[in-house]
Amino acid sequence: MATETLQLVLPNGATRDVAAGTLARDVVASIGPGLLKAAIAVAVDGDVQDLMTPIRTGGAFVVLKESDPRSLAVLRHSGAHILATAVRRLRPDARIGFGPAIDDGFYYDFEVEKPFTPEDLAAFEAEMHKVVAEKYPFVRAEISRAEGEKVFADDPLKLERLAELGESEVISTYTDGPFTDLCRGPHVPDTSYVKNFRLLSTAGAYWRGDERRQMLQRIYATAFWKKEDLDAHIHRLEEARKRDHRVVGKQLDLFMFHHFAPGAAFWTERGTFIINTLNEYLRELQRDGYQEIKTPLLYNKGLWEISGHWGKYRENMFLVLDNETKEHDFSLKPMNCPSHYLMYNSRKHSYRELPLRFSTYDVLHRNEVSGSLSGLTRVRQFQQDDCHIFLMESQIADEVRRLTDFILGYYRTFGLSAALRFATRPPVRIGSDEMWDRAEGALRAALEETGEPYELKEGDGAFYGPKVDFDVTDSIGRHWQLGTIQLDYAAPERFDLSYTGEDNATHRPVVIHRAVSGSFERFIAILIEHFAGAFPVWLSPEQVRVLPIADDLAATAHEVTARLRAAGIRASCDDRSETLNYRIREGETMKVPYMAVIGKREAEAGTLAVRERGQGKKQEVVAVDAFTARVQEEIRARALPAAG
RNA sequence: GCUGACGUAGCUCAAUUGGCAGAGCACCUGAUUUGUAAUCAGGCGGUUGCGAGUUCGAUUCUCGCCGUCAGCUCCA
Repeated sequence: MATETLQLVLPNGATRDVAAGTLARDVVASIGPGLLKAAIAVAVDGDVQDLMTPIRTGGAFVVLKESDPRSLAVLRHSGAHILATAVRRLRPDARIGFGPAIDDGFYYDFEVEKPFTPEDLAAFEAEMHKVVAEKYPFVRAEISRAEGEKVFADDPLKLERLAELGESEVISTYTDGPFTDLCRGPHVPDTSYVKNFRLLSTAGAYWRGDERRQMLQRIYATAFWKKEDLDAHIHRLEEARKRDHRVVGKQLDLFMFHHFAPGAAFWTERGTFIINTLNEYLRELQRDGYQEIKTPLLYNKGLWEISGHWGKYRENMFLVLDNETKEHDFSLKPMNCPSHYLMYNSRKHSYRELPLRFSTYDVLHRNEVSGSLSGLTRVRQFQQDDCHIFLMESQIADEVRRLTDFILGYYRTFGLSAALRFATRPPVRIGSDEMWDRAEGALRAALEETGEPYELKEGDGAFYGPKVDFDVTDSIGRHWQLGTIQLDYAAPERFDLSYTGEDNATHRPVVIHRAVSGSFERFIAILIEHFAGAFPVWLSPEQVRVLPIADDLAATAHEVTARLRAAGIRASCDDRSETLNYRIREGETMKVPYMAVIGKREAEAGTLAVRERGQGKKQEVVAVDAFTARVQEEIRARALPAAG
């Protein structure tokens, strides 16, 4: 059989001709023996392969060293194999599922009679260290289907995967010491490369993510090239834990939960202030051009039959028993849109009124499955900053540009940056291709006009229209999908929405669904973690805490507190006969932005010794009026806290 | 919903093989009058999530229910 010759192009532009089937390792060695030592894997034409894999295509040839981010996934994938190696040694009965590298590490799924315990995890980790020390090479073998069926005869999950592989696909296995896995790679050369890892948690996971299939036991872990990186990652996890809104929310006394109302928050006075303040800000931004409305919370199923919720969404709706009919004919609303359509349809509309914008902050209920509830981020009762816009197709571009500016501006107030995602027609959809062409064209034009970069998500739109999603990054690098702008061509049909045009004929409007922060609940959770509880002054439930040094200054302190409050500042006075240190500590713990200390000197001079949150002893003595003006200005400007 | 772990004072956590349920903080009282991150002393506080069962005896063991947490997309 004649051997084909492939041309590889090195990063420096040099070319190298190699026979097809040459191992990547040999090519790397031929470039330089030193390079082979540092090489983890290679990228051939952008495709990451390991050194044990024969080269089958030509193209750009890049040697990946530790420094290349792509090599980390290779390390982690090998880590998964080492984990399986260790588990198989200690629990020979464990059948293996999949073990991929994921964003922050890797996992491996096992089918076992008895689930793993934390003690098991510790034992597996210790065993993994042995496997690493034994320095088994990862040996790649390409085998026939029949051989594969023999090798994995006792691993039904692997056989299932094997059976799915296409006729033309190369079937490969990787063996490290005693363990062989059906795997396409790539892997590091031997187990000793995986030095810095940690097993993190165990959890159930459905085989193939399908709830109808059996549940496997998944072990989550992570691995890094350098110990420092691993330590830093563990540290980050701890930091995130410290910022956890459930912990901080309790510490700052913002909200609580009770088992009598699962998935629904109780807001304290302080938390309620935050909701109201965000709400006021949104109202201010929507003072012009929006109509705030309120619609009922409870509806007869007739509405949901028109909207389609009764058929598709009933599982997630709270149904209410009707005492007369003894039927669950009523439901709490899970979304605002249908009720807004009823409002729209309550009278005739002229083209002159469009775009007509209905905004609302009504409470919604969705019966999420119990296992999905989590603090404020996944709840059953919440308030959206919702808006439905009725407009002519010709107005879409303008409106989307306006909404995009609005949403991004809102995020900017909190120091949040957002990435835009433009989602186009999905395979299953309603409407003609011409309609989609127009809708997507208008959205794209609007996005281009904003000058914001956006990512194109082909086929990710809703069945009723294309959309733009806003993906927000917080201060510790986490991502949240918050805002959305969705075009809807289906609802106007279902609800027979219309307006009278300039031509005196009846026309169909388009609906835009818009949310800015998703829900107050989730947004506040994000803000708590984003700011680590240290809210900007305008959002702080307690903006100034006045501290008299001794009892005889309490009267003055109360007077100053009253002046601050009269100036619209949320000030309180802590005149308890505790030591100053004690009271300052509590103020810092509660993340109060300013503490104003009044001693004899300040009382006589009409000043305050102002201590800024997080700034320690660095204090500043200022006149009461000057301080008042400064805080007022910070509130007015919605200033962000100084970095650090 | 499913798998696993967990549920002890308002909060954070203890309680050897089943043997009288504890501490710190918070709260209350008193003393202290404080100059920038915890003053001292005393006191109050619990049907150990709920309900069954096993046992002489259950916070501890078993079962059911409720709730919380991790996870259930990242494709050999």
